[in-house]
Parts: sequence; C-alpha cells; structure tokens
Amino acid sequence: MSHSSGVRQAQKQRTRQAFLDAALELLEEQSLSSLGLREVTRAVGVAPTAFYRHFPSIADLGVALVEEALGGLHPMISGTVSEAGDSGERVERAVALIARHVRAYPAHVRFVARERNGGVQAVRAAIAEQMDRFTEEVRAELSRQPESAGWSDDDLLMLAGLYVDQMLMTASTFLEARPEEWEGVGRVAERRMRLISIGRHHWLG
Amino acid sequence: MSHSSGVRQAQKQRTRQAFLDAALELLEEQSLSSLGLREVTRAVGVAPTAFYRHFPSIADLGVALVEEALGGLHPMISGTVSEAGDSGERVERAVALIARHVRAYPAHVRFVARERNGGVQAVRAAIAEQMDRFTEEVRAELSRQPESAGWSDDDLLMLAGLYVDQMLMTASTFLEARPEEWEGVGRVAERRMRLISIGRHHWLG
DNA sequence: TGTACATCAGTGAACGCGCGTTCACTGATGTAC
DNA sequence: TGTACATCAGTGAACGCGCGTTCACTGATGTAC
Repeated sequence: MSHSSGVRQAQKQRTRQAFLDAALELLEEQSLSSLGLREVTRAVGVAPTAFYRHFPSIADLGVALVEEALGGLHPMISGTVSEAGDSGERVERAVALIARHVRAYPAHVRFVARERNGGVQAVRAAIAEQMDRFTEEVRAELSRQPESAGWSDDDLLMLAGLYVDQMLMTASTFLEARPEEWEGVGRVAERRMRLISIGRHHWLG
Repeated sequence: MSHSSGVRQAQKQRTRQAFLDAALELLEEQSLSSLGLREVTRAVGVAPTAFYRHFPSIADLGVALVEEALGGLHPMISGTVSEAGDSGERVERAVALIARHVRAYPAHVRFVARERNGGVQAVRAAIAEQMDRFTEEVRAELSRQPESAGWSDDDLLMLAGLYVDQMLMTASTFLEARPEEWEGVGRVAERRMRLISIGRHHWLG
C-alpha cells in the first residue's frame, strides 16, 4: 500500500470529516468563538483528546470549514457571470443558482455569513481571501464582455465586488426567510441585481 | 426627590453604562455568544452577582447594545437621503458621514456588523428590526424625491434596502481597513453608490 | 428637622459543572526483510 | 508467506480553572410621619 492510501489513512479522513460535519451542525445555533472542543468530540463520539490528532485548535477547524464551504464554488461563481443570454436572463439564473445552493448547503452558507465578521481572526482572514478571489475572478469574466469596453480595471473590480457582496447577501437573506417568503426574496434579489446591471450599462458617458 | 431621579437611580444608571462600555470593549475581539458574565463584571470591577441587578442575561445586554448602537442613527440616515444637492454630492456626503461615524464609534459598528449574523437570536432580531426601520425610513425619503415619480412602493423599498445594506457594508469595510487604505475604500464606496444611483435614474422606461 | 422603617444596588461565599490540555497507554495497521 | 519491529489514531485518567447561578447579607439611600 502506498503512503497516502491504506485503511489507516482512509479511517483518519473519515474521522476528520466527521469533525467537520459535527462542527458545522453545532454552528447552526452558535458562533465559532463559543464552540467547544469537547462539544465537537462528544457529537462525533470520540474522546476529547482525539481532536488533536486532526486539528491544533477549533480555529484551525474553522479555517478547514471555510475551504470546504467556499473552495469549490469558484467555477460556479465565474461561470454564472460568463453565461450566455441577455443581462436579465443572467440575473434570473444567478438568483436561481443561489437559491438552489442555499437549499443544498444551508449550514455552510450560514457559517460563512456568520464568521465573515465573526470573532475568530484566522477564519475571518480565510473568508476574506476567498471573497477576494471570487471578486477577482468575476472581474476577469466581466472584462471579457463587450459591455465592459472602455471600463478601467479599477471600475470593473468595483462592479465585481458589488456583485459578489450582493450574492452573499442574497444567500443570507434566503437563509433567514421562511419557505413561503422565498419567492418574494428571490424577486427582490433579482430587481437589485437588475438595477445594478442598468447602472453598469449607463456607467460611462 | 422624585421616583426616577435621586442618588441611587443615578448610580444605578452609571453602573449599567459601565457594563455596556466594558462589554463593547471586550466584544472588539470576540463574539457575544462567547462573552462571559464574569468577564464583564471583572472588567467593570464589581462582583459577578451585581450583573443580575441590571440584565437577566448576556443576551439582554446585547439587545441593549443594539439600541445604543443604532437607536440614535435614524435622523442621520434618512437625513442623508433627503439632503440637498445632486446625487453625486449626496453620495460623497453619505460616504464621508459613514467614515466619520466609524471613526467615532468603531466598537459599535463592529458589534453590529458582527452580531447581525451572529449566534444570539435575540440580538440578531433586534438588529434586523432596526435595519428594517432604516430601510422603511429611507424608502419614505426617496418617495418624496422627484426622481421617484412612477416608482412603485415595492421598488422604492428594494432600492432603499440596497442603499442601507451598502451603508453597513461600507462601514464594515472602513473598519477593517488600515489608515492608509481609508481614502481608497471611500472612493470605491462612492463609485458603488454612484453606480446604484445611475441604475436608479434609468430604472423605468 | 428628626426618627423609624423600607428599599435595593452591590457583596462574598459556596455549589456543581464542563472546559482545554497533559500524559502514558493500547492495539490495529504499515513496513522491512 | 511469515516474522519482528515501527507507526500512529484513538483512549482514559487526571489536572487546575473559570464558569453561571443561588443565597443570605450589608449599608447607603429613600420615604412616611
């Protein structure tokens, strides 16, 4: 068996994932800075000391959760911007995509929205870094579009940041809405995005 | 001496304020959900049990902090919208006002940004209620402007929400910026707001 | 103004409890030959 | 294939500590007359 496979490695990965899953569930109702190490190990069903075999501290587990929550979204985010169609269609698809993502991964979205301004510095930094990458990727996509002729990189970055912040805010609004409110939340989110797109088309001249 | 004045009442108010001040300072580096009752009383310099003379729990202290942080801002927020001048001037004044406010009350701003999505339900609800009031007040101001002719109340509320969210986000960005970055942050915030205003002027037709 | 009683903000001891971290350990898995 | 040794994920006891909450208290302030 090679170094990186084997029964032992596989089991370790499974336990590590159990820590991430348990923590994420506990974080639905509290912030990371109040999450206890013993609380997590209890939820997983292992001894408290087992935690240290996987993470040096709860803050490090938090950073791993950021990667899990946001690391895989980069293609999805910039893909949304580069889609075919007029800007109205793109807006509708973006909002639908956000709604679907929130439904599929509510705990991940909640975690990111909560800890983006939360009390754990390392986690805040990890989220900020991911958000900056999203913004840069969206800027790169925008710059490829004909509508961006005449725009400076600076202005494109400003617009990209506006879109990215709007996406997270929309996700967070869905999260707090009751099921019967989702449709209305989606419509408002679409109109916000559409108004921004109109601003974009009249930005110059 | 009347019921509500007197040495005793005044002293009680002073102690209560000392709790709020001490908590706010401790909250610069952690979230409310991990703030300890003993931690606060220690910072104030009173016995742990004194806390209960003022608040039933840390969550209630948090709700009081929301009132302190946001309760007095209503005239300022809607005043910004109703100011004279063209929309470019209004944007500049709004961003300057936000910058000044963040400089004067950084801990209050941090607290609101952090706990808006934080782990304490009662505090999240209190912040949401204040934000909804801001949005409604901004909507009312917008509806008085000639630029709003032909707008539905629904669309005005959408626009007001966009402005209010943008204000809090701008405040939070100032908060995290190093001093030498403030000017740049301000310029980006102005351009975001200006783009939204352009979208507003071309929304109909 | 003076006196007798009521109120109540803040005290300090005590409680049981769960916390994070240390340490030496066990036993299944992995490796060398 | 078999054997002897190494690795290391997870254990369980133990530690000192700070937590939130209770309770009966004290003594300055307030009130009635």
